[in-house]
Amino acid sequence: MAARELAEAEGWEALTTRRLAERVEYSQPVLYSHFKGKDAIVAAVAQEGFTELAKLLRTARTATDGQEPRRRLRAVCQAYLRFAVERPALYQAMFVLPTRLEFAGEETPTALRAAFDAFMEALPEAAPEREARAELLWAALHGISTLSATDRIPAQGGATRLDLLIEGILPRG
Amino acid sequence: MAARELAEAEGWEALTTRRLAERVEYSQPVLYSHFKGKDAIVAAVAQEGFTELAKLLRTARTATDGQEPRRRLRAVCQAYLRFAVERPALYQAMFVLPTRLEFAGEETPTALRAAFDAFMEALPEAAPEREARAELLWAALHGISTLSATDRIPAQGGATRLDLLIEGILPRG
DNA sequence: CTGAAATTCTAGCACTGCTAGACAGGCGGT
DNA sequence: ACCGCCTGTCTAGCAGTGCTAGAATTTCAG
Repeated sequence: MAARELAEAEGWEALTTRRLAERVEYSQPVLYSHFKGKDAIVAAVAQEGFTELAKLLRTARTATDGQEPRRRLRAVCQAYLRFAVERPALYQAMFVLPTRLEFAGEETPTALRAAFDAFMEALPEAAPEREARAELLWAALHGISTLSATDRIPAQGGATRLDLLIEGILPRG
Repeated sequence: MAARELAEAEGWEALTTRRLAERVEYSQPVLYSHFKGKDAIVAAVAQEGFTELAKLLRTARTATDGQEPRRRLRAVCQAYLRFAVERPALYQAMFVLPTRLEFAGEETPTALRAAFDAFMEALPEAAPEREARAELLWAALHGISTLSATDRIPAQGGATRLDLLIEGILPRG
């Protein structure tokens, strides 16, 4: 998808239908025969992002299979944060731009479920409230990602925050 | 500020310079003699939002002064989440729209510092890594707010997530 | 070779943020 | 009273946006 490259290179605000059309060497209206509108284009990019993120999280988890819970959780969290930092445009399309993606409904894309499941599987199987914990973990990582991407939280201290998050999200004991 | 009312009533995408000019019964260019551009307008609204949020957090804290740490923390968190839900446009201006607000620099507005301090004061004074904890708490609440505002996380289960967050963010013991 | 179907294009609409230059009004100084 | 000036406001317009109608072109079956 050319839209993704363009957005990753210059940001979403630089992705206009005209520039994208020029990039793919067609004229503007052909975009609208393939996609319903600009929203559909970013939604398609977001979808790609979810499969990619799901894959990253999954490998982070399987690579630490059998290790102690702290390490496994840390590996998954770091994979998530790295993804957000290295592919900011993709991340935005997935999580901050207004799109109509069913997140918790019937039509939730499988890639999306897979990504969430990877989160849950990073938590000990016996953890109480495992699903809610995974949601909270996701929310915290998302908050860290967006706030630091916009310099609303100091970059310095990221390691400490991650430590605290891992300690806090694991069931006590 | 009329911009705020308009945005709160119809969302930021409905706030155009023309509509705003019509609202204040002036013509478009006078906006540009008061503000440098549209960004400056949303920044001004965001600034208002920070003083309001700081006030809310502060009263939530003082209202629970002397109570047990869990209750104090919960009161502040709930105040934050309520603010995000009840004033979504204001919240967006403060935290998701791209603005040039110094967050952790010299020119950080006092309202902003006040809001953050309110967070920190909601944590026990003796808590280790108090500042990092406050940052993490903020990030988690922000993640919860944005993800549930865009239906990316189920509204159901919010109470459970808040419980887990409070348990997790307080130092163990 | 012809007519229809599909595909791509040109041209344009209504809108956006923003700005240049014209126009008015009130000010003090002569 | 008159002049020049400054301040504030306006009209008109620019370049750009997402999106679409209808013309033009190509493709291909009969």
